[in-house]
Amino acid sequence: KKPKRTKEEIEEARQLKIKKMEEEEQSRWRWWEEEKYEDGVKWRFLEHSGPYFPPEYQPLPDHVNFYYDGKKVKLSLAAEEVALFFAQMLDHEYTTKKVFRENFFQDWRKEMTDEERSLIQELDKCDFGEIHAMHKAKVEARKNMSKEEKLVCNIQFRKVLKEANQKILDEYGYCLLDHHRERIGNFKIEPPGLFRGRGEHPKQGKLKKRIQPEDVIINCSKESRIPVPPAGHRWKEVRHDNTVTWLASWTENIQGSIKYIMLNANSKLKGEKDWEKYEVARKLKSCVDNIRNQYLMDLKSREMCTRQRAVALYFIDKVGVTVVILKLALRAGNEKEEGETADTVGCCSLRVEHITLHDTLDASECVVEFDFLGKDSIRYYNKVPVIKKVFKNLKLFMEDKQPGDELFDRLNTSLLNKHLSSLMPGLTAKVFRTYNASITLQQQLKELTNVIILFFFPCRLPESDSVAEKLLSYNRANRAVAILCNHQRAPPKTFDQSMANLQSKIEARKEQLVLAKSELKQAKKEAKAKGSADAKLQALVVRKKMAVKRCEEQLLKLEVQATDREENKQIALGTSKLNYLDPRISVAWCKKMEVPVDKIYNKSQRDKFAWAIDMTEVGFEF
DNA sequence: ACTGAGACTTGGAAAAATGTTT
DNA sequence: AAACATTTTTCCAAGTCTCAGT
Repeated sequence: KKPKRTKEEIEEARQLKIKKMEEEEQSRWRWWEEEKYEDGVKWRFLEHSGPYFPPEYQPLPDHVNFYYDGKKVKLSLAAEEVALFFAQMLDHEYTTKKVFRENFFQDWRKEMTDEERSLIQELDKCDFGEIHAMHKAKVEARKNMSKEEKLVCNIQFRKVLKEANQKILDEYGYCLLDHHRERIGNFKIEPPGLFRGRGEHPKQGKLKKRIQPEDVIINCSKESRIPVPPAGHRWKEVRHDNTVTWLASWTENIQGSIKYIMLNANSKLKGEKDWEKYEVARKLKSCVDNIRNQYLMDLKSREMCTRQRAVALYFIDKVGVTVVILKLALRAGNEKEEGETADTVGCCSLRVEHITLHDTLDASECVVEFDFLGKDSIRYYNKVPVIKKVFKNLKLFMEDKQPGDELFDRLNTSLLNKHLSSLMPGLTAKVFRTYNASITLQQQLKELTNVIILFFFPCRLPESDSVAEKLLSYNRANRAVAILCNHQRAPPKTFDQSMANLQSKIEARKEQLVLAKSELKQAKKEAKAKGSADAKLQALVVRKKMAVKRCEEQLLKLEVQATDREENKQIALGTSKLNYLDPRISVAWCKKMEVPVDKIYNKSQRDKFAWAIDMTEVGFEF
């Protein structure tokens, strides 16, 4: 009786979902069909509720204590809050790092009362054990919520929690922009905590302070309902600037940089800009040959800075396409303030120590070996053969320099970009990344899907049963781009396990296939023996045939999945998919290959790329 | 020409949600 | 429904690039 009802419920829920999606599609703002606003104007009307502030600090219960040098110490509220930040992270490697500990301790002491400060002199004598244990218990309790009590009250509790979150989302998660309700990307003010930079960040462990309404600037229409600050507070400022896209901003205390509250990726403001970005990249396609010829000429320039610019461009653009894709696609590499951030570089900020020149290496001539930390302290390691002129120039640039000296001492991103924008309006260094990523996807899709059709299924039309292979090709093309852009990830912790699981699934499927095949044989034999008149047995044969076919399909699907996962071990596809690949290439491919778009893009990705999904024809060429 | 503030895109990790198996 | 695996969303740091002021 019970499962029947749930089945119906599931069906009902599905119907509701479909209906909701249709409604959503109906109400979607098709901004791409509208006329663009005059230059610089981002909106005409903007109304929102202001940011959502994190909850106030809740003091520790009496039985949870902090100890200094073995003695129980009751901390002031401010000091206790910061102590909790540290205690919460105790399981993390950060808290063992010297820089982290020193920064934390220094900032913590600033929050202490004079009395506390004179008592608490050494971090090593601090015992956060009880606070840490409490925090862990809390996390555990949240995780086990469904485990411990099977009772309704728990489910209700969760429902209440969910509803509360929904209410916050409804209230603060949306804004009204030119008569359309748009989702806000990050409507919550970042809660206080300890700063965790990436890589060897000199400021790791410092206290990220709590943001007050008095720190926040609100941006909205003059004639809109002005957001009300939390009781007893006021905004730093309310302004009405329709040349910017942010709704609220504040200055963060670690780097002194400004943080913004902006719209979701599926909004008009973000979408239009994204579209524009790909249009600029397509424009580059039409003049990239000229630009390449130009910088190849510039390699021989009498001016040193022109030569450096040419070599840098060569690094940013490409190194050449051989059997394997060999492109560089370095980032621009702005200069950074020393000691303020982790030591990372991009093209223009490369130092002599980051490259090694090899006259010959592995049967190739003029090989440049790159080894440096790029954005987010991700290592970039690559050995690339370059043309002779580039190689000679590099030797020249490195003459009489120390490892720590700049490779391009006459060049910076501003000079480079100024030159680029003179070659084509809107052209900057990063456009090359977008262009090379998108054009590579298009080429790879062409090549890889041809391989499938021509070699593996020469007599099979692209049917639904080969969707899995098509998707593998797509992912491989996507992967080629991710490798090009050096989008790496740490292998998932469960990688080996999940790979083994998949393998055993494959084994099981193989056995099942053998069984199904022998059953089919048996059925055929019996049918033959009884003669073709026996309809029942004929039907059985057909059924068994189907079973074998289904089994084969499923096996293939699993094997494809295994290949895909293995190849993806250390590669992150998300960033390129979301930021570098013109979605119209993917949509056109889906149409051509008869693959549903939702196999490529999930819900939020489809929302983000709604403009592309709507406007792209099969024949789209990047 | 140089500098710093400002605005906006890009990035991987971690948390949360969802799906699948036991 | 627990346990586990996988996908999606959230988080917020770290880049790029423009522009105003000197």
